[in-house]
Amino acid sequence: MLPLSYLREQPEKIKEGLAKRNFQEPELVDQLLEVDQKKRKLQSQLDQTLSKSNQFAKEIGTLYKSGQVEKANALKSQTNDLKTTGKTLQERLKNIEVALLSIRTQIPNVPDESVPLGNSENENEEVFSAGTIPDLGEDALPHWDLAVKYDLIDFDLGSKITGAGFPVYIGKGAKLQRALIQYFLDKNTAAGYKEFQVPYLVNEDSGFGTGQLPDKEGQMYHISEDGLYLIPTAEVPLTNLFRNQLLEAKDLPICLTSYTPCFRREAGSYGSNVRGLNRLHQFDKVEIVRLEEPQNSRAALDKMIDHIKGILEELELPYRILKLCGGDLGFTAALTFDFEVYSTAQKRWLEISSVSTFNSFQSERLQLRYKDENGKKQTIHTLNGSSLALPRVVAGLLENQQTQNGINIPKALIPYTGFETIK
RNA sequence: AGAGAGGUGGCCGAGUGGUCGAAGGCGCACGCCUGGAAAGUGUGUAUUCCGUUAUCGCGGAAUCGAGGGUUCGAAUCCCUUCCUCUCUGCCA
Repeated sequence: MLPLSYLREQPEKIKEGLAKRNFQEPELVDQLLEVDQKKRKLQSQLDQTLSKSNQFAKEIGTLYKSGQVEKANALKSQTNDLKTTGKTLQERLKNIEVALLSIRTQIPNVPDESVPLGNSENENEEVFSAGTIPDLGEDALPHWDLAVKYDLIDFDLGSKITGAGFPVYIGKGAKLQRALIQYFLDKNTAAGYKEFQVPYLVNEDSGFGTGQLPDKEGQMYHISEDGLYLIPTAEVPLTNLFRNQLLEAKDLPICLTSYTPCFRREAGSYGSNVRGLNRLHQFDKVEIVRLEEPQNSRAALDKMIDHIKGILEELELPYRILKLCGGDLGFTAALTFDFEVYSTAQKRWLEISSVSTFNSFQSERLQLRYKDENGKKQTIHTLNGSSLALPRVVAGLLENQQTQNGINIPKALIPYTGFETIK
């Protein structure tokens, strides 16, 4: 959520920014300011009341000690009034705080100035492309056919034991998964990201901290018996490691990486776009997360982009980078770059990474701050990106590298797979 | 899963109803001492919110795992919940 000070000081600028993402309820900003005003008034009333009763309590204490019981009792009855007003004020304050938070959580992040206008993914701006799209001829197979041909992935078995969207990887298919995970982690740690292994289930506070709750409640698997959620991305546990923390400037930047499976209900997805590996309920991903001082976050985003570029070039995949337009930007993000790999056999681009800066939107929810060199408390900027998500990388590799004699593994990956081709 | 013990500031640890946001120690910061350092010594050293202020600051409220209750007053008593440790059980 947006910092209160920002909301108080620059409501018009915020509304202007939100317009870029076609936010339908700019009046929420005014509502929030109104409620905030009320809340502050109420709080000073309550503080005054409590202050008085604290004072009385102290006096009563000293009176008892010096044996002036009657005086003490007289004061006691006086405090009863304060007590009741205090209670009602407290109740009202609590309600208004709930209201305030509820409004605040409904306001999305303000897009970065550089975010282009646009309503949908069609208006995302291509900012970079690299690699050559191979000419595979007419009989090129999509990855779901290749998966069967080479016995790499069995979608039906997954359906049998779990349901659609839970593939079973077999033989070289399984090995390729393991190889990619290890390769990605090695690349990330070599670039200075510290590796973590984190739980795949998180509690409600963590879901709120990174912004999945309440906005995307229906997209996460929920274990109601224990109040836990299956993570939709490692971003959630990784970023929440720092929930409720006050860091020092010298601790920053913090760079993390983690491999986790990701679980998504993908309610409402259907059609040919979800075929094969294109959209799954469970998939593997290696994530990178950074915590940065605000003045460095933009440069950090560029570093992340360069890092991912390097990986894609080693994997010899044709890709492009899109800057998301306002309308396609996620709720919590201020600026997002999507990486897409071209799937030659499917003749379409597949998103394989999404790199975002959230500015202080997440750290505000997380109550994550740091003390700068002058000892002043500042909010931290959080960033994250996939480096990388496996299924569509696999789709891209299988489809683009297919030949008459099998599928070629890119050089960089061979030390990890232990084989050069899939035949 | 059952029985017991416990959760206090960056860390250790005292505090079982009143002036306790919290003794003492360690650590850290600054100063003194020293040729320099160590030792010694002095001072300072939590967070959030509200108000005030150009700033330093000042005033108020809240916070002793979390939430609720009893009381004029709660770190201290009661309830709920989470977590940690020990023993027993189960298990990769």
